Amino acid sequence: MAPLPTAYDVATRAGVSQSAVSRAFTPGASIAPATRQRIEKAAAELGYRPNNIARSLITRQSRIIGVVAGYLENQFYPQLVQALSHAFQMEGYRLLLFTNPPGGGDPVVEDMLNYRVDAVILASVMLSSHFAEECRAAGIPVLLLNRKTDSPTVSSVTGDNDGGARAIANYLLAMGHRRFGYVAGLESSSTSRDREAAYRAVLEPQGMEVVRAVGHYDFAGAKMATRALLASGQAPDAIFYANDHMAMAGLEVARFEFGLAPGRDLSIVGFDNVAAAAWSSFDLTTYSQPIDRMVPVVVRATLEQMASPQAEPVRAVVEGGLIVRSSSRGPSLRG
Amino acid sequence: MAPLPTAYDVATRAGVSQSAVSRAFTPGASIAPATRQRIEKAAAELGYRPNNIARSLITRQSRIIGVVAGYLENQFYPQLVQALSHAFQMEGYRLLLFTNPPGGGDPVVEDMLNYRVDAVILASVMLSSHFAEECRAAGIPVLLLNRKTDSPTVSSVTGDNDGGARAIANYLLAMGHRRFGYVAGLESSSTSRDREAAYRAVLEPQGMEVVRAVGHYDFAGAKMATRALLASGQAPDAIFYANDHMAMAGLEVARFEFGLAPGRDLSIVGFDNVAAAAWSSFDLTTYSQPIDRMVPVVVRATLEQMASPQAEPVRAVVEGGLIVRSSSRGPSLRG
DNA sequence: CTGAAAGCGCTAACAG
DNA sequence: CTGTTAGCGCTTTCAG
Repeated sequence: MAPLPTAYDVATRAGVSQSAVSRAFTPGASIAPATRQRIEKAAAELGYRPNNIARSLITRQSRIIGVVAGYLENQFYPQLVQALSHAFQMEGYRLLLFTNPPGGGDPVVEDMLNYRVDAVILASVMLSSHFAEECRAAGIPVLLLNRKTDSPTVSSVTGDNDGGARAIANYLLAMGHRRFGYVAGLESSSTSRDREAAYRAVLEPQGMEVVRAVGHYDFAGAKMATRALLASGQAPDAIFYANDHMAMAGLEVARFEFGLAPGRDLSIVGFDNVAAAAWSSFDLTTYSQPIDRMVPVVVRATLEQMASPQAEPVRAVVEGGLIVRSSSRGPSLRG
Repeated sequence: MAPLPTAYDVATRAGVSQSAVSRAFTPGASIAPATRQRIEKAAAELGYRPNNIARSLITRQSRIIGVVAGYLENQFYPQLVQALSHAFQMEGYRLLLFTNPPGGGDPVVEDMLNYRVDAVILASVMLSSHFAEECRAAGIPVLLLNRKTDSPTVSSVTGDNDGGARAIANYLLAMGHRRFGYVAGLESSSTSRDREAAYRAVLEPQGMEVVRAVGHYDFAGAKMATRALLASGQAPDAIFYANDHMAMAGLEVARFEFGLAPGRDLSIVGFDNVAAAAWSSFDLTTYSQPIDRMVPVVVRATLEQMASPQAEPVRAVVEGGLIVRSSSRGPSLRG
């Protein structure tokens, strides 16, 4: 295996110094057009490409962002990762992807600190306080996506859990529902807790009770939760799920196992507005988390934190909107 | 910002040489247990972590694998990426993720060569021959997932497109169908072409005609393709889609726009067996591409190619199986 | 088993 | 604008 050509090889061939080669490949550097041409020619002939590893070692910037994502079977996250990937590529950053290991440990996640990633983005995964501390010590900004934390050094970008859940509750009330259900994601999830709290904050003062079950952010789990809710003596006729992924599972259980017609016999509402929510099979009422609006916020916050690590952490909430579809009782069916 | 501690700092504090520190963090290295302990203690106190960038520079191994994936809205790919991520993490590799840019250019993809990735995995994206050549020159193994190529230096792992499409064709024939449709992914996709060819290879010798349309591997595109097929004078009563993602779109069009009952009025068949294919709303007949069996093959092939770059490229075909569900006419409904 | 020395390929002052 | 000079933080001979 012939070793890859280095800047030194290019320099020799072009009859310039090695630093000239470096300059030729550095966007802002001052170099004569003629010199650059000679270098580019030599580089092309040799098949030279700058070694980003060596560059990172000295600039102390990897231009790599570590992303940890879980729940990739929930369409929301792949969409998010894809959008992040594009957006960061535009800014000259690449993503080092870690998926939430089934074992759940973060030893493997810590590994990304060894790569000196410039920032860490955690998409809906637990942040161990230990890991947060390590990142702070290493001066690496941490950004939580779709989850919050108590840690004061960590930024977060979330959808409007509070406003969204309230909008849903008010809408369901207005449609005449009186028996409400909630299917939580995980008890440990701030997102699920926030949505439930806001939902209850609207309903309970009106004297409404909310029955609940836990779906573990999982399709099968949400089906079981739905069965538990619908089989009970006082089954709810309006169920709000902590996300669309679970709501689709619930809709299937209601329709195919209980023979109920969503939108007539009961209302089913999700959260996220994933692509599949708009498919005819579901036509799911939901509150959107607009990825195209969230991603620029994430990118800006990340760049900002990288530029000045001691800046105040960002706590952004991106508003969505209630999207009424036929899985819920519509105005025309009121009463 | 205090700079991160280096191996040298740890050495000073532990009263050893810097190389001793290196050895303490190198699995196989020969070092006295007592020395290692002292070093580990000093490292912990300082919050030291080895710099993988510096290590990579000298070992000439990044232990990073570049992955390019597209079509993340098709559930198959996130599932695949997730499985790859886990499997490679077990082997001590991380994934640098590139998503297929909307613009489609590979300049950004070439960027990953600058990171000296140890291998490149292309999941259902076009391989430009230029890029393949660059990788070969750089000695970086390239592995195509779910796509083939003519390039003799490139390995590939695919599902059993030929066997699967034949199984589907034979099954549909046996169920008494006589008017067949095919919805292609992209004309340029080897996978779509292979599936179509095998499907026709079974049907045409039996005197069957196959009408076709192109769905561009896209949900909306597949809906349009389906409309075109079903609205034509001699509409097919059995349609095979190049993948499940498009088949689900087709099923929705048939059911909600044409009022047809899949499994009775027509048969709809996909390919992949994604999780959603098993959902009650679709209950889609399909031929599986078993991710849990494909991934180990991919990992093994990648490790092999990295170990000996001049080894023969791997061309693996992973068998799946026909999964009959209610979206197609079953034996009991024959005739 | 341990330390000294020599770089990996590149960027970043600093002169010229 | 260009070349020279130092390293970035680590692994790896090579002696001892």
